[in-house]
Amino acid sequence: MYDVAERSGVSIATVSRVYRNPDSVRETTRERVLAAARELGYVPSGNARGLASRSTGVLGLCFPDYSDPDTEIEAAAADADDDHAFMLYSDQIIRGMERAARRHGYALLIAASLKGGPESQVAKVAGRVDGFAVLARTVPTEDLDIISRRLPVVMLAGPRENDELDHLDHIEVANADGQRELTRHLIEDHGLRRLVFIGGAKSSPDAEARFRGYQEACRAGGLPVREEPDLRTEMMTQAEGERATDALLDQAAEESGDGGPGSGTGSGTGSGTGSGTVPEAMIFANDQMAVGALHALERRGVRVPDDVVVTGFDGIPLSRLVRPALTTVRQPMRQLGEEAVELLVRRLGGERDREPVSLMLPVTVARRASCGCGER
Amino acid sequence: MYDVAERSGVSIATVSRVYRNPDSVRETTRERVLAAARELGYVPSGNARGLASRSTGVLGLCFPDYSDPDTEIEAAAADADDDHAFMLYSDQIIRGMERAARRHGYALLIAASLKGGPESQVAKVAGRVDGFAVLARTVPTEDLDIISRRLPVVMLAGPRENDELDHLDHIEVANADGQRELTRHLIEDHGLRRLVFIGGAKSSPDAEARFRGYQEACRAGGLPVREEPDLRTEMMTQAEGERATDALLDQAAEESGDGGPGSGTGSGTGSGTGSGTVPEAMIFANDQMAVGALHALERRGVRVPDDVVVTGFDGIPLSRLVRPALTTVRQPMRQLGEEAVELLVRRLGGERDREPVSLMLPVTVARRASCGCGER
DNA sequence: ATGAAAGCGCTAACAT
DNA sequence: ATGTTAGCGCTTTCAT
Repeated sequence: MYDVAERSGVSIATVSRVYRNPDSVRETTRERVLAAARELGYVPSGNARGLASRSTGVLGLCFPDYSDPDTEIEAAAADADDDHAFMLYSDQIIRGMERAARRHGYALLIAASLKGGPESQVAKVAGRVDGFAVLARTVPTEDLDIISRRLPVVMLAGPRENDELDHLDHIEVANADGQRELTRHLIEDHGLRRLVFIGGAKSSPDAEARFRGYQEACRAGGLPVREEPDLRTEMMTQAEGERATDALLDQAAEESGDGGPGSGTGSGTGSGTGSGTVPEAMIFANDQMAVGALHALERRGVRVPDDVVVTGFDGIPLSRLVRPALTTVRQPMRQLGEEAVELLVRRLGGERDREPVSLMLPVTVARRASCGCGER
Repeated sequence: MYDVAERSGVSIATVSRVYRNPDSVRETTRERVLAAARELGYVPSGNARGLASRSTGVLGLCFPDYSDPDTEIEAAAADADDDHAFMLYSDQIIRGMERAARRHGYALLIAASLKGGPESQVAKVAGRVDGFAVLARTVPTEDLDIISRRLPVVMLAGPRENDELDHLDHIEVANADGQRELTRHLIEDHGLRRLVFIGGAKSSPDAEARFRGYQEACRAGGLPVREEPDLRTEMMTQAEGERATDALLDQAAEESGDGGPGSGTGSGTGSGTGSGTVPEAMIFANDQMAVGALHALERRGVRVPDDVVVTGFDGIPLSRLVRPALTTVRQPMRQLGEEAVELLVRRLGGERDREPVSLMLPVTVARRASCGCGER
């Protein structure tokens, strides 16, 4: 910058003005400066700028180092063909954020957070942006707590967390509503009564919220309400979904003493909901598991949806591509990203210490073939 | 940082060391510093760091402000459901870059470049990263020229450009190879002889390379070789693909005096390739146009692939979802992103002034229903 | 193992 | 409309 100033016979302040506020510099001067800059190959340093102006013009996103091993494997195998089928949440959120950020003149810095520690990616991101969004449980609570004292942070998907963080803005998705509606559909519209719910770890707030929605629908539909999911998996992966399905069906076969899975509909063999009976519907807390279940069922020769209905949750691209296409609940990930940016921008626009905002985005049920509904 | 230093009774240099090189500080001191940092809510400033150390730990990507109006409209309409179907190139590249960047300890800054001018997004990105990738023809050549004097830039997809930029690293995709192989498949494996090629603007190097591949295949297959595409469109959009299809068929109908499109296969009505004859295959320079063609053909009651074969190029997600699924050439976008990062990292790792590298990534033909091949 | 001091390249008052 | 002058918060020699 000094060189540019010298070469064009002005002061560095003027050079600065040319870039920040061109109109405040006389036309001829501006031309001269720009010319000099060109000749010297001058590129303004964002760092110096940020340092001096205390703002970066960049928003950030931290997301988990997604690694469902199953997905990774399949993704690798199908890489050539189905690349896009494995588009992840984070991709959609990124897209939403980038678009919204651009509208507001921001760029987007993205990083999957690895370890914790002083030199975590989060810290890195936090130090380079004006504000950022975090996918729930991506970042150690304590780090977030510290960081959020310095700049706006919005928490995405996943409920308001560990008390400590209740001063953060926060956007979640209507997990319970979605699962309730989906379950209602199965009970009322399809007349199913023997349902099982396969959940995730107790520590997954999303999975728990979904289970709650399921319970509510059962209650409303006059079905017995279980205290706990019929089965839980740890990681909610495809492999676990497959194992869960096998476990459930094996158990049913043993207890009913009858080898195969039910062949007709609603023959009402047993006591009602619960183990020991072949279920009419297997409700999974996410799509990954449901896809795994589809594999297991196909392997066992159980037809979906004729013999058993299967549903997922999330609306990942893959859910549309599997056969039968998976009935599921779609999360508006892109919108999530956009809303996140809006929230951040608002905070940055002065409303720094307004009450924490909490949004809940509506979801929609996608009725597809795996519950017996049409193609769409 | 000064506060942290004071509070923990050390100098700022030591605080700095704690974050950059923890092992060079005595355990007890380190603990003390970290504790103070925690209490004060200290977050290191990436800007100051970058300024002092002359490196950011961030790589960048500039991509076009994609806006095929058609796609946008459809995307908006289908937003709720098919979000992911409209995943774009840039999304895949982003994903590839992010993953690779992470492996190397970098974060990724992304921005769609809008206008030019001193305050373009490019300049902004350039000022905040150690190196970056640009999607071809996203950024004014001159800007790139200047910027690339300061930091490594790699150009993605699209051939080595306007002379000026031949000092840039550069990764392209085997457009000609892909189109040649696809065309060969139609000629040799399907025995088609009356082909038409619908290209893009002369100024699109990709479209031109594809046409070249097409010509080569025609020559190899003993078909007449045209000097120019049978038709060109400006933007290669769906709407244009639709119009092109209508134009082509109307013209054929007129000249042959026979209303409908050919009903059988290879009845060899006319002179060979060329206007005035209903083509056996319509080869589009990209998927967008081919999808538009599918619409037009359906509207006109022309069956694909029975009456006419249609092919695209790119392998966008949508190409799989349309019916019939589109035979096309898949570009390895994700790999493109990964390679870009590798190139940048290599440059940053000392090899600053090695010869410009030029990679060409192989593509693969996806034989799907629209050419009469199986589901896949 | 720690401290002192000199910038890194820019912006933002404040002058002129 | 342009110039002067302090920093912005850190890294980095070089000492100790």
